[in-house]
Amino acid sequence: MLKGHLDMIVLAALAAGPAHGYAVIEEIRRKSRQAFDLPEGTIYPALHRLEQSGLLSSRWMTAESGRRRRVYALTRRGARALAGHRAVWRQFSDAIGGMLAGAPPSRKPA
Amino acid sequence: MLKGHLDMIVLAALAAGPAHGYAVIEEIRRKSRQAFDLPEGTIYPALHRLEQSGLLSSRWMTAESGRRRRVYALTRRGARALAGHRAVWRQFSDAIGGMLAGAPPSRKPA
DNA sequence: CGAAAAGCATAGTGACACGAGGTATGGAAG
DNA sequence: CTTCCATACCTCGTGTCACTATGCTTTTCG
Repeated sequence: MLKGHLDMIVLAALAAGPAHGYAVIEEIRRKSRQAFDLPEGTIYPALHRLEQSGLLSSRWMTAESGRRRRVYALTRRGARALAGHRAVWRQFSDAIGGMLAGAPPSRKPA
Repeated sequence: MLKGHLDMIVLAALAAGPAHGYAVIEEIRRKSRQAFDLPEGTIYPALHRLEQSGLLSSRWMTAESGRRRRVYALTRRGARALAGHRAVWRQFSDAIGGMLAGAPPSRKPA
């Protein structure tokens, strides 16, 4: 479960350049070093939603193979949204860090 | 939204020692440096659930003021669970790090 | 005294990721 | 040529889970 961070992840996957849905899944798998292996049922609705919100744009393209694909790209607003997510993530991650800092597993203070 | 990390946060708040519900809320606020200000409706059910799962134990106590409080403490299993959450968090956080690493905001490579 | 804070509790809601299921095509294997 | 797999897209339903709203009691302070 990606709990609320899915949009950021998808946007981040497209930060390197446009890609179609299936490729986004692979890009996420790659960038996360296999940690995130998201099913289509997660990605496609996310892409639709992000396009709906104006953070992504899409166009149908035909690969050399003759196969039709829907290629998504970050819009300017999408890039800005990603930057925002980045900032929020940092705060969130720092806060968790603070929570976990207190008393690590079981280290006996001298 | 703490989606999925709530249990870890509550367990972490109790890692420093036993506390009652209200104090857990304050401890979380403190450790997270105000980032997490969780409502009672989030904490109490979480405490009940964690006790149900055997990760916390509780006993009613009476403060000097005469006020009755329910004081929670980590069980051994709770401590182990926290360690597990810690490990999962590190993986998760590293994976997100990998996602965000690719192309930071808009830094022109020389 | 009256109000606010401390303290506990739960029922209901809403967001959201995910599973399951459905369609179609190109290439490889038989 | 047919079968099967990988590629590629889409959507409905469900379960999880944090949070809102609400309610109650007791202590403290103005």
